[in-house]
Amino acid sequence: MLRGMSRWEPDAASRLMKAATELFDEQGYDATTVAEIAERAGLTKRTFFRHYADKREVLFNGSGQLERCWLEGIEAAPADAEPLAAVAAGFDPVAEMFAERHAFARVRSRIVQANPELQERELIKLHKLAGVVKGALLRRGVPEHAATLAAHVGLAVFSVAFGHWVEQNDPARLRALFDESLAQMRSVTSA
Amino acid sequence: MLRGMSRWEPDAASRLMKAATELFDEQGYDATTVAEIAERAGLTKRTFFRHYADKREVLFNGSGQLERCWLEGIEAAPADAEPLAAVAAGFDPVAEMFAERHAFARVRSRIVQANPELQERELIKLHKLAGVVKGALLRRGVPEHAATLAAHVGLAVFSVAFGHWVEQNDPARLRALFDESLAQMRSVTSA
DNA sequence: CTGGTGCATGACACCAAGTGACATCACCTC
DNA sequence: GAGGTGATGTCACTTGGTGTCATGCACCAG
Repeated sequence: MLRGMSRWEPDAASRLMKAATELFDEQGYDATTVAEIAERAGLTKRTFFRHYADKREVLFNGSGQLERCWLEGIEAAPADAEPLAAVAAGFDPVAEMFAERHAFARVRSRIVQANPELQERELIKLHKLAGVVKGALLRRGVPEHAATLAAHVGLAVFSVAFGHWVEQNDPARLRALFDESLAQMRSVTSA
Repeated sequence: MLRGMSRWEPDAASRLMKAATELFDEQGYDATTVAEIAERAGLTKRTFFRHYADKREVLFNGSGQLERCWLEGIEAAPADAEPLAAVAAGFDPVAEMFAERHAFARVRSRIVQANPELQERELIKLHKLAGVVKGALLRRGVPEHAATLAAHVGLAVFSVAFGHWVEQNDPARLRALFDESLAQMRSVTSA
């Protein structure tokens, strides 16, 4: 079933994402139609919407994997770790996951920053991510308010570091940037 | 020019907002078309889009006024106030502004919570609001990172209190809820 | 009073996002 | 080889959103 499907080229979703990213980068998000994306991927508009709920979603497929990575790291943290330390434990697998995607992350970030609709989607994905992180803290026994706060602070740390990472040209530095951003956050909150 | 325009009923924008809110409340956001809204307001679809950039924006007109209120309060704070205290100084005029809009805020909140598109718009408006608050702190001489953090923390305090306010039935309690939420935030961050 | 200008709206055509319904055709199973 | 499954194509349709031109009242100049 996964092998030997000769009727269609494999990995339709990946081809659509690749085609979409290229076109958004070449001519902008607004100027690119779904029909164009599908055509470049050798598919039809209708098939695009079978793989992605809407035109924006093609750029936000990785968010599920980011969630899983982060959760995995939090759950691997020692049971007696402070809430923010547990959140930060998720930075290890997350940095590893992004290590080989620096080039793509740069292009993607440029596309998103250039379009308000995409920024809206980015914000709601991050909001959902904060909710998931909060849930992991609640399961560790962290009280409600502390979990909410730690999750949002952790997300701010992540966002700042990630933003710096895509602006620089050192793919391997993400882990270090997480630590720097976290240290800044600690120094500011302790003041 | 503002008076005596007898050709059209006045306050087209207000009528459109009222019609939209009613229809969204009666039959849901998705099930309501822009043509319906315009018809109930005695206007046409084209005129709706002359007053609001898109269908969602009709529910987010007040955000500019919220910004101005909050800024006004921050700028009225004593020059030596701590960053978070300056942010909290904005809660006074904000609570006053919302005092007579509790009923509308409840309906509006229910509509937004029921629709992901509207939540996206809400999040980006809050994000923009955080940027404005941060700017006010920078003008007070607060350093970059502290301003970013204080703005986001202040926004979290606002969101939590506002969320409780629309769930309860005591329009006058908003100011007290701001204080309670702020106190909780302080106790959590100092732990 | 007359004619011109400005401005909000109406009317109409159009594009693109997104959806529902049905057809197609390779592959798998029995 | 008969039938089921699943991903895709085809087509018609609704709706958000925009460009363009026409309309008609208010206001102003003379």
